[in-house]
Amino acid sequence: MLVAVDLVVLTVRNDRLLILTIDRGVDPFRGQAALPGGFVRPDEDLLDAAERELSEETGLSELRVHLEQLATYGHPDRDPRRVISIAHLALVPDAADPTAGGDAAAARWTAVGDLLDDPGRLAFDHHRILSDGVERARAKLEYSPLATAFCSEAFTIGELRQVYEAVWDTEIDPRNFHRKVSKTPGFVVETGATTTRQGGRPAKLYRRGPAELLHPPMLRP
Amino acid sequence: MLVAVDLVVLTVRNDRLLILTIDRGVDPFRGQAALPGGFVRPDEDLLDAAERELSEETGLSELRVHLEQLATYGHPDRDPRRVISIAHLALVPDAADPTAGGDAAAARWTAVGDLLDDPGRLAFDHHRILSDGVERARAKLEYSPLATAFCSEAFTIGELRQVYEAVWDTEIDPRNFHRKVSKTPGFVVETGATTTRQGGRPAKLYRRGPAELLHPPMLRP
DNA sequence: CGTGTTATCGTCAAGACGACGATAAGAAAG
DNA sequence: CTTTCTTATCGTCGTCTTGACGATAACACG
Repeated sequence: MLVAVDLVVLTVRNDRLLILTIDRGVDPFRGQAALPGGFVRPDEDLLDAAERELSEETGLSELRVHLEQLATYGHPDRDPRRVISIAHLALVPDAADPTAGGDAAAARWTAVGDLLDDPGRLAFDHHRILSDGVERARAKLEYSPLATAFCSEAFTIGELRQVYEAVWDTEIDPRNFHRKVSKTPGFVVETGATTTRQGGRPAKLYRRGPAELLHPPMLRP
Repeated sequence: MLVAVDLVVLTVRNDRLLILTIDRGVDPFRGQAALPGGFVRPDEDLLDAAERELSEETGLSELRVHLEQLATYGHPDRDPRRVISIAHLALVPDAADPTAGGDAAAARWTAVGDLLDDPGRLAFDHHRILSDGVERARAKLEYSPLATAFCSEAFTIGELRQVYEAVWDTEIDPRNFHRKVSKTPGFVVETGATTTRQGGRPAKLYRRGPAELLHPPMLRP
């Protein structure tokens, strides 16, 4: 049985949640859009394989990418070659555009909303994997500080709020959000600096705090 | 690369969280305790394979078992034969004792606490898998009605509370728990019957309600 | 210097929570 | 039959959190 890893790579740009897709350069599904991924090497750990494929097929190899295992898909009919795939979820800050490589003919950011609305656009069972990955990301923003993975090293609370709004596709009251984030222990810590890059009154800059879990969690409306 | 499924099968009996372990009947680790599991057949879905192994190795094949995928373990050194394992989590009501079969020389319930305290007792990386499975179960009791999977079809709120206490290893105030459960929409519905099997005043019997997620969630102390 | 924009701090009422008192309804003991 | 014991169920109270929203602060721009 063949073993592969696939990647759901998400970022937030201009208040929209984007996912990285490639155009397949090989059969099956040659030419069709798909998630980046590839086979696991015999002496490779799964997470290492995911990291390698991310770097090979998309050129993204930042230090600041959050990578975790998502789920494994093994239905006998999901791939004519009988491949089981361990899908991974990657969250990256809004950074440079990807560059195709490996078995990928092209690599680009696509709006998640558009892909979710069109189940036939992605090859294999990748629509299902995408949908599971987005749901995982939405859920994790509730009880973990992972939203910071979409931000640059230092960020304002307003920028963090825009991440939540993009991923959850909702509007959040800026005042209540500010209160909640600053009162949740360990979520963010002040850097001391301020910025005006959002316009308006200068905002304090924060970086991610030490907390791994948020108590109490952020609540999706 | 070989592909297997392993199972973390949990139940609650006498206010303790128990896990199903087998004694391995074949090499490697012959004679040592391990999680039940086995290889996935070429034309089999992963969840089907987990269900089959549960039935083959332990004789548990109830309709009322909750089964979900947990995570996949693929470190190159985890098994000398280079096996990756898709671990599954099964929650079953306190029912008949298991009967060994397949590659298992014996099957029995073991206290989870004892196994967690002794990392060397289980074969392979099964201690890690067990620990991940227990943590998943603990987390899911917070935001899902899955605690009902440990109860019989009809249960009292007191019995449900004992499940929470066993899985979380805490004490919960019966009055606040009663208020919380009965006020969370869709968690439980009355059957109309009552029972005195817990002693004391007769308690109303409930069955699981339609909710898939609990809003607001139960909170671990 | 006004105006627009975002940040940050308060206020207030509604709801949820933890601690715990009180009553109810059965079984078992005397 | 009465007392006692046990568990179930309902209520109260003070505290904390939340959502809705007012008010002020501090910058850029024309």
